Amino acid sequence: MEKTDAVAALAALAQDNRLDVFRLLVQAGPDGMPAGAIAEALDLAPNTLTFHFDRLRTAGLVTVRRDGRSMIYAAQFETMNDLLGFLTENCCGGAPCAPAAACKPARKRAKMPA
Amino acid sequence: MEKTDAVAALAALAQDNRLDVFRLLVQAGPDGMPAGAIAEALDLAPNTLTFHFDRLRTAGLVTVRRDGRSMIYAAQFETMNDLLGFLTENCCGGAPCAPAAACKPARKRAKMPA
DNA sequence: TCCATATTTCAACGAATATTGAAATACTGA
DNA sequence: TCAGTATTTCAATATTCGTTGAAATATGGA
Repeated sequence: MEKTDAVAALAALAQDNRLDVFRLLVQAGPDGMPAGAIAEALDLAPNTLTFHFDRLRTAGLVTVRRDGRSMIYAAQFETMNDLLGFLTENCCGGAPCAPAAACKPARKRAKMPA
Repeated sequence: MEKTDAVAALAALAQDNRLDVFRLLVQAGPDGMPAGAIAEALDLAPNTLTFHFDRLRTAGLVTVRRDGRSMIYAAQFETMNDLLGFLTENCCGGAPCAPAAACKPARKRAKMPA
């Protein structure tokens, strides 16, 4: 991960509502949640939410897909893990450190067609 | 870790120069580095650097101690690890996920006097 | 086609942020 | 005490950010 990407991801997460959204999606897992459900869960205006989704998406932290009238947002776990790795990179100059991190969602729970 | 603290830490890291400073300190390990050395390494004006140190310190990401005329800044690994944990908390709703993270500096490398 | 639902786009506003330059403070050694 | 080094404080400025309100777009069903 490049520094630019890391700053973008950190900036995207460095805001109350966006952090809430992202954590909700992390907990929701790879299947994601429709925008409306998130708006209700967090009590946010739909346009405000769109604004925040855009930032998260630009930072590569979430993805969207359409399902009927709903937009389904899902966390991008790979980016999150890259970010965690970037922060701890070469910790203590390579000295004895328990490194790394990872939240690896159980590789697609067979919800998507083929 | 509280959400407020997480946002503060993320905001502190979400800036080019501060991210550089923090990573430099993470790599420097628990002994830290004098402000002057950091200023030189990253080519930053001393007053600008002070401003950024303040933010990192307020967020609990670094500590300072004086050593003669120098101020020695060091990364606060515990806060970093708490932050990583907070982001991955209850990942995928508790489903099969390799959780957590940690960069645990080898508990003081006996550089400080007794 | 017409209506309702779900979400996005656009313009505007106040608040917060990063950098700068000049001056102040704290410590060291002569 | 005096000069010099290391770092911090203060005020000013331009830029970016988050929220709101009104209007637009896209989808699904009658």
